[in-house]
Amino acid sequence: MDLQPVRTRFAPSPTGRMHLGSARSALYPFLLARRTGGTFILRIEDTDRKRFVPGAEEELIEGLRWLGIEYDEGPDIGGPYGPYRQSERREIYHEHAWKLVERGHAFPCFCSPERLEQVRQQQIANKQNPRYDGACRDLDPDEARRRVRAGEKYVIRFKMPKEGSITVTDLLRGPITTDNAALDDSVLLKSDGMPTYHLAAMVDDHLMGITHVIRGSEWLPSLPLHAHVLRGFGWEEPVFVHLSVFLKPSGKGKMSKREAAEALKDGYSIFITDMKELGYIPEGVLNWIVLMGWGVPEDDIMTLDEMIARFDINHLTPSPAAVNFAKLDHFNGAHIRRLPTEDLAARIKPYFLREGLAVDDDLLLRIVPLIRERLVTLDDCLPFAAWFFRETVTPKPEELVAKGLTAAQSAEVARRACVILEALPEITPALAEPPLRAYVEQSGLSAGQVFGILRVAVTGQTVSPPLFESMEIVGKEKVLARLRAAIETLEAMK
RNA sequence: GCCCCCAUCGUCUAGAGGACCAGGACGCAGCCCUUUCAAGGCUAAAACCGGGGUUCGAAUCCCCGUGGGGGCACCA
Repeated sequence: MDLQPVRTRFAPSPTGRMHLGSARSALYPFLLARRTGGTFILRIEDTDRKRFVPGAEEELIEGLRWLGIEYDEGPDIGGPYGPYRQSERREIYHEHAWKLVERGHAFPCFCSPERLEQVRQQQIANKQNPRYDGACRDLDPDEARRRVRAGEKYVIRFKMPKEGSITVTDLLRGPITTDNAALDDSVLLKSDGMPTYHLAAMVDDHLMGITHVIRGSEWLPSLPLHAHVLRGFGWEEPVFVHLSVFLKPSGKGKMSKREAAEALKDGYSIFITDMKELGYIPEGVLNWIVLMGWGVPEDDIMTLDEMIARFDINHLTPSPAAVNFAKLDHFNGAHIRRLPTEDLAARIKPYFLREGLAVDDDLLLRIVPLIRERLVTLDDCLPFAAWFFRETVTPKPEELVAKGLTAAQSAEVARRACVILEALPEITPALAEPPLRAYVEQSGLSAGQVFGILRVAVTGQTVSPPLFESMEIVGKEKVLARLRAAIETLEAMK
């Protein structure tokens, strides 16, 4: 792979929440930039005031920060090519739109939206493709300029050649040739003075020195237009890479708002800030996303640094990918298991605090190794370990009764266990397991029956971290107290 | 309707004409381990969309068909 330093960008519009697609559109250019020792920038494409969503930019930035996708230049940190918010670059687009007019590649258009809509309806009725009818295309330049100066409302449209064709290359798909006749005189500068994407993105990518444009495949149909704009300015084309869309889990149809709501019902989300809330860690989310559209031969559990080392822009897949949440769980669990004890402890601590539990850090550090491989998401720490932080547990009486035994028999088991444990100087797996196993042996009961009673008595639940290690952490005194409480409960059941 | 893109196990993918009776991962099934739940180990089932070419040889190149996706705004 060519390792010349590149300049890439993530250019979202602040019109909604940051989702899977946004994250991947940021991740790939980021990886390419880091891989080549280049630069990655964040640019906000907020040229549509009607669709602007307050807080969207903040969520984007928060999402990127959480994921660990750091940009070198951006609206909040500045940089040598600013401003990085398109709404702050109006004059630049205005100037460039007119430059294109001067060069004969664009023209001012005074058609009203009403007339345009009427034309469109007419064309649809006649089964023609809806497109601009060229009314202002050949207006006398001086006349047009005079009307503009007189304050008449206008837009600037690209003057698409009527004949010929244009060939543009997408890195993943190869050269794509399109007849100019199939292209429209698209609007570049809107009547409110703001540019459309077609102008703004091309101007900014050029002015900001972007070498590789990595974006969603929804832009593929307008790639020929973009090439025309670029050539109209006489600019060199960047490398274009169009990413495939995400399909819904069934693979039938693309991910939609409705599908996002569907996912939420199953405890999943396509929104980045939700994932954090649901207990996913950035390492897991990143690993999941990076592999939708890219593949590695083996060892697909990777950290961000490992991704950077292995990333190859030439090997992305151009075909659409169905979202698979089971795989997200797998990657998340795998990365949780890789986390050092202190790190994992720090990440799960907030979940206990949120439950109103007083967390002792030393205790937490001893618990982590017991639950680490049981966590799929961080919040799984609660069902497995919240009871460690409670003074007492309240087992359900019926759960204290072992399968195949009566309450009285279960009480007897608890009593015998109590006697055995009481005789020990302290409870450790090494000290407690042999005598309890010996008891299992001579009692004729199964290990599951005996340990099951102890588990419920000590932890208050049927599913828990390993019993002996748990009892060691709880301590002899509390274990015995809980066993006695269980015996009482059992006896009261008679 | 018109234009464009895509096509390997259920899913994500490896594959750059011979190294492929197609490899990995998730999921699924079985077994092992086991005090619960996990994790881990082992095993299994599972794919080159169809048809034509090109070539000594095609998952890989070309054409057609089919299927899927995207786009046709003074939205991005």
